[in-house]
Amino acid sequence: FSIVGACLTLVVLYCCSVRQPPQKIQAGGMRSGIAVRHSKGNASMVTIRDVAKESGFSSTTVSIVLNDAPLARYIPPVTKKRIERAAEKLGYRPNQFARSLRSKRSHTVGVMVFDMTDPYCTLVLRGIENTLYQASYLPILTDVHNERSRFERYLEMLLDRRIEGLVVLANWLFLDINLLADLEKNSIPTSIIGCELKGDAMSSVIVDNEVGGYLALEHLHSLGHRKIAFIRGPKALSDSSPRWRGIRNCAKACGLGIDSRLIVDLPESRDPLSSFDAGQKLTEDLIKQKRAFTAILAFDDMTAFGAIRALSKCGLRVPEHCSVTGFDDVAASALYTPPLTTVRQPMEAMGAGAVDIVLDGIKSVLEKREVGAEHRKVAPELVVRESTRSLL
Amino acid sequence: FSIVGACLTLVVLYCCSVRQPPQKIQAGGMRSGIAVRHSKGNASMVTIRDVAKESGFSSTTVSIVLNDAPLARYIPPVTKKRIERAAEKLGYRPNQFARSLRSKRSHTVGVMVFDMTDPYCTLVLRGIENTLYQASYLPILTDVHNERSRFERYLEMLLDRRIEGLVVLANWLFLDINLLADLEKNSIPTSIIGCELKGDAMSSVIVDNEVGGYLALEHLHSLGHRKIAFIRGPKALSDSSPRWRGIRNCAKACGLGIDSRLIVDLPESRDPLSSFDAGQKLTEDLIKQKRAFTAILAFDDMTAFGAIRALSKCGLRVPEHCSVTGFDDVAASALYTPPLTTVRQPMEAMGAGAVDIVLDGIKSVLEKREVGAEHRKVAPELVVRESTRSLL
DNA sequence: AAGCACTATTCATACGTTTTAATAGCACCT
DNA sequence: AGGTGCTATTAAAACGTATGAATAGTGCTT
Repeated sequence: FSIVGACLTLVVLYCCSVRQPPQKIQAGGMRSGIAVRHSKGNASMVTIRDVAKESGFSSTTVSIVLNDAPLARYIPPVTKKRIERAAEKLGYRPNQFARSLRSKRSHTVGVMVFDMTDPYCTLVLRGIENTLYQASYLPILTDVHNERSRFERYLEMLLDRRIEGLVVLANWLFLDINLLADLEKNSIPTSIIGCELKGDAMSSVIVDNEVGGYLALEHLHSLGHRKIAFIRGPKALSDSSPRWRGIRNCAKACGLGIDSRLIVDLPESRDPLSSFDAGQKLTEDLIKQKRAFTAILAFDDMTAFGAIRALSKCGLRVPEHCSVTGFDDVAASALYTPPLTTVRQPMEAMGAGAVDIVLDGIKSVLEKREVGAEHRKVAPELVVRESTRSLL
Repeated sequence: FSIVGACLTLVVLYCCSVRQPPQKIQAGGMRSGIAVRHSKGNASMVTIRDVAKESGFSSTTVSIVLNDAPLARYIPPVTKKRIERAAEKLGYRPNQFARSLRSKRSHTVGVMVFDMTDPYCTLVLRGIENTLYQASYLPILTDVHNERSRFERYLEMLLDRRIEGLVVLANWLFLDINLLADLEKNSIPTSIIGCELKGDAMSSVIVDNEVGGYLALEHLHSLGHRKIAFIRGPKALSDSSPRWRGIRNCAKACGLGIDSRLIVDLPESRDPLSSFDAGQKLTEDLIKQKRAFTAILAFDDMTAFGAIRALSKCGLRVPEHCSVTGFDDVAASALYTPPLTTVRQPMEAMGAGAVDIVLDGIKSVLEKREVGAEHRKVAPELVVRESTRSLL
């Protein structure tokens, strides 16, 4: 805990980091413990020329060696060793500004989410972050708050920063996003999560909502439920209609009739958490309406939580008196009481997939290959917990 | 929906953005709609020299005008107008790499979180993002996963990017973070959220855990609870002990005896979600133990959810048979059934505050003033919902 | 008539890299 | 003896900006 102790820790830390960077070493040696301490005060001002001087070679050679550029083939191991040693001794760290200016690469990817407070985001972001990390890219995070002006300004800022790729998390999206496509298709690989997209303007990663809807209803039906209430998503959300289509398909396949008086719709709201309130309100309405039902198929998990709350307030227990299913498998779903039966979107994988696509795109651009958009539709998974119960 | 339509949208978009950037214009005109369309294919390659040529002035003058540098005082409005018009016409956007290389500023702040999946993060991040946005800074987000190697490597990457400030979100922290202090105090303003810190190495923003603990117990006591079970936080977490201290203080003040057999501790785990499982397990143990209690004061909301789950499984209703309080006021708490009574941390404000401190620090550094660390301890707020009930 | 202060503008350089093209030595072939 | 191909190294030119020092011109003072 002493200061001396802390310094020691520090030295050890950097020594370790020399030998285990997950990916390839970016260029140049790491700062040695000593260099770090010396560099206090005036930020590391040691340039490639200092390394050149120290090692006795030209800065060109240093650059070639430290970057392991093609020409490095011709450079004898002795020279390499000397240069590397010099770099390490001085604690040389290449200046990323200069590097980027020259190479026109930022090693940065923009991440644009439309509303961070949507619990859906968390795991997707984790997937994005993790995949970028593996590839030694850094994410710039922007939260658009579902506001057009923010969207526009952030987009400009990201472009100014010369992001090499863009990942858009657009699950709860109330903006016309098409302009993104026209704007940057040719230059910046973009993939968008949670919003169905055709054409080769940009790539997309979405869950198969139709299958998801099908799974949910199939589950309820298999438990013996026949009078089922449906809370559909807002029209403006691209998820809503395919999910409903899946439900209708399943109903048809099962020979199940859908009572139109048991169908209600979430209002169009920019706030993802609003679906909780709306779910509660709509469920109360359904109950008041006195039209019997034994299960509720909710648009998403938030809605389901709202429904459960409403039922509970009316003295109805879940799942004893009424089953409820959600959609997404947000973190809270597993923690809820009762734990929620839901249709899981593989969120972390989706985030990772979107980044994979973007990274591929970057590589393509670099090699001047033509880059076509990719559209992934990933399979959802039914997660049966305790908010649903068999009537049989 | 046609292509022409889309292009029009685009033009309109940029025209709008010309006149309403939230802050000051960064330098140079915005791209005009036309320029955008022309720049397709070869990324905007219009330099300051092009603007110079177009306007008939030297690039120096252009730079001075567009940056509104001190020397701009001497430049007549006519000249300014001409230059601005030229910049706009060409759709000039200054190259940030070159700018940063020259000015040594990145206009970027590092954000380091120790575990994104902690629901605590969401709102704090929102606060951080929003405040940075107001100041035209962009955040680089890194998630350390509570792993030392990641922490080290990300720190290196951030330093390489010459972040101007660093915000650390360390609420669920199992790493020795002291090295941060030694390392970068002199160069990069840093503030850390959720981890108490003395000294002027770096700034900190934390909730007043002691007050929070006091509030929670006071609430239960005021409802008439006397036999209260306590689930304390893990020792390794800096929140745990002050929170407990507040509880003991309150007990003393109320003349309430604490039954040591009703005190249990969360295990030391790197995973913030583990407190749910542990909360559940410990509560089951308490129940089996057959020692009567009418309320549980849980370390945090996750723990409280676990406790509620356990009670519910044993057929005990909350709050009818047992009251439960949490801590944090995570988003899910309001959505839970029953909605959770808890002690709220003003998370968004804390994120904003941390950024304020860092931005101040940056300004200080720029003006070569000495920058001292600031330690903010913000007041928590009791949020009474329906997981607690009066015994009276 | 020189000196000064202010206005208006520009030249030239530095920021720290990466990369192209060039130099030069050597060996091998014909 | 000249040509070719390989190895080892480097000089010099970008990349696009910001800025300190310099250049002139103007009007005002002394």
